[in-house]
Amino acid sequence: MKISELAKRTGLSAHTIRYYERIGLLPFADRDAGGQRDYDEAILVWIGFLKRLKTTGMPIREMLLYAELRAQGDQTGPQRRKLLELHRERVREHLAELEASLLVLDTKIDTYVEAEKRTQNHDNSTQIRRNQIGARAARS
Amino acid sequence: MKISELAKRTGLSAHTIRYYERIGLLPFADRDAGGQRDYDEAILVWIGFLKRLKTTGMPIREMLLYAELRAQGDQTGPQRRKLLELHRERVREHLAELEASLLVLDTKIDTYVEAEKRTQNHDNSTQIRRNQIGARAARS
DNA sequence: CTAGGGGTTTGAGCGCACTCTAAGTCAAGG
DNA sequence: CCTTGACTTAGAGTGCGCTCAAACCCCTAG
Repeated sequence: MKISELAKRTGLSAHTIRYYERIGLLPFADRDAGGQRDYDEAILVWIGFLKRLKTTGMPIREMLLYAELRAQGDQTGPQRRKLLELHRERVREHLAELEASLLVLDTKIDTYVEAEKRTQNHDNSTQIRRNQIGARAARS
Repeated sequence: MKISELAKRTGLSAHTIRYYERIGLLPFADRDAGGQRDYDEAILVWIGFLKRLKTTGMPIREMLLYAELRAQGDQTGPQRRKLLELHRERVREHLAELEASLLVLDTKIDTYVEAEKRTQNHDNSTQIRRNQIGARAARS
C-alpha cells in the first residue's frame, strides 16, 4: 500500500505520516522498486493505537517513549504498562472534568432556554392583548 | 483584588490574565490610584465559566465570540445558546471517543498484566523445578 | 533615601503538532 | 517522446495559547 492509500485509510495526511516516521513514531517504511514507501496492513494496527493515544491527549513525546520501549522488545512490557496506567489515570481525571463541565454547560443552556421562554410568554401576552383590543375594536 | 491575588484564586498566571484582557476575553479591568488593575469578585464567575469552556476544548476564538455576544446585551441570548448547544454536542462526541479509547487502554493494559503473570508463572515453575531439584539433591 | 517587591507596557519567543513549499525523481498512458 | 501525477527530500512556515523579557513606575518598610 502506498502512502496516499495509507493516508486515506487512517485519516492522517501523507505529510503527517512522513512526519511521524521522521520523528520515530512510525518505523521506517519499506520501499518499492521506485524508492516509494510501501506499507503492510500491519501498520494500520499501530497507527490505530497511536490515534487512541492522541485522542486521549497523550503528547507526542510520550508516544515516542512508548514507541521506543516497544522497539526494544518484550522485556520493556512492564515499563509500557506503567506508562499506559499513568496515562489512563490522567484520562479518567480529564473525563471526570469533562462530565462536570458538561453539567455546567447544560445548566447554562437551560438558563438561556428559560429566558427565551419568558420572552416568548411576553410576546404571547402582547398578542392576547392585541387580540382583545382588536376584538373590542371589532365590537365597537 | 490585585492581579496576583486573582491569579492565585483562578489558577491562571498574571501573564495569562493580562493576555486574556488584551485579546478581549476579559473586560478591561478597573484601575486603582496607582494605575494597577483592581478586580471585583464578580470576575471570578466569568473566569470560572471560561475555564469550563477551555476544559471542554473550546478554542479561544469561539470564547471570544461568546464574550462579544455577551457584551452586546440580552438580545444575543439565543445566539449564545446556539453556540453553547453546538459546543455541547462536540463535547459529548469527544466524551464518547474518550470513553471508547479508555476501554482500549484497559484492554491493552490487561494484555501487559497477563504477559507479566505468565512471566511470573514461568519464574514460579522455574522456582518449583529448582526446589524439586534442590529436594532431590538434598535426598541424594 | 533607598531597596525591595509589587505592578505596568510592548513586543518578542516558545512548544506543540503539524502543514506546506520547492525542487526534484519516477512510472504509466497518449 | 512528453505530459501527468504521485511520490521523494530538507527545511521553512503556521496557528494556537500562552510565556517571558526589558524597561519602566509606584508604594512601603527600614
